[in-house]
Amino acid sequence: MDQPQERKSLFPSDTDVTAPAEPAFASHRCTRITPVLNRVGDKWSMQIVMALGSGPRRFSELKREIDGISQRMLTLSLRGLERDGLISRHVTPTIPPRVDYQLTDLGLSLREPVRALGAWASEHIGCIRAAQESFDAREG
Amino acid sequence: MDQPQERKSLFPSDTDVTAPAEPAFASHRCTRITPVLNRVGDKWSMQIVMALGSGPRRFSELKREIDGISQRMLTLSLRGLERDGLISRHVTPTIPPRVDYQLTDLGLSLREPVRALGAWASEHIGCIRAAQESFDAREG
DNA sequence: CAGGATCCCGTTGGATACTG
DNA sequence: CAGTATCCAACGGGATCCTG
Repeated sequence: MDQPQERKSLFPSDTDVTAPAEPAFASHRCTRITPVLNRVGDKWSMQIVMALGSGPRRFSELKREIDGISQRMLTLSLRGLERDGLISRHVTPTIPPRVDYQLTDLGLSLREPVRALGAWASEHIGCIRAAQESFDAREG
Repeated sequence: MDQPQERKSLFPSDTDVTAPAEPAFASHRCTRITPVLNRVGDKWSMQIVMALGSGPRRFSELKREIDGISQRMLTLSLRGLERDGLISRHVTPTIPPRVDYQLTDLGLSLREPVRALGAWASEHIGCIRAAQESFDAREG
């Protein structure tokens, strides 16, 4: 696959990185990465990414594995992930057709931070639940 | 207040990733942490968390700082974050009233994985954009 | 100032039926 | 099998007005 222009730098120091020690999350910068957070926070996308983490899957395999996802949302999520370059789609034009999905290098690299987030969630889910119950009790 | 122990490591390889090729994101496990991912992927919550990362803020300060958020969504997001135990709310019953929000220890601990995710997004945003344009070109 | 209460519209997403 | 198309209900979220 051709790259008309290579990525300029891993850390975009070109424009507005004027801040000394980084907010890195200031509003104006955030607009750039908010779509990414949206995809991560998407109800299904990260489950798909993590499912594909252990190898390619067919459409129906994913549908069975993820449990609760509708074929519509699976299709839409896969399209979105493909559009973002996180997964690739391989069609085998047999009858019946066979389509396999797998993570791209980009998708693979996303697993690490997402896993970190998942680990955080697992570690603190008890704390969160407790806070929620306490809050709900206070408010009635 | 809640976590006397320091964070063990940025990449928690210890906890529950014990399974050999285990997803750690399997559906049954995912139902527990999906709400957390939802909060992270929320349009505003992480911007609020990151804004509060550099110190407490008043309601109107947050509103001005985040830019684009409506007072309704700011209120709702703050309530959600408070309910999850990520931020605390301090009312000074003066006239006019003053309300300050700040991260709890739990909220502070969330910044790390979110920052990692933000870093990933910053690093790969160019690649993603390229993939999107390529995809859109292919599909028409 | 901080936020509650409404209204209202665009999007999300499930269920179902159909197709190559 | 791997989708596409359609309908429709639920939710998200902005704009506006009101209050302690």
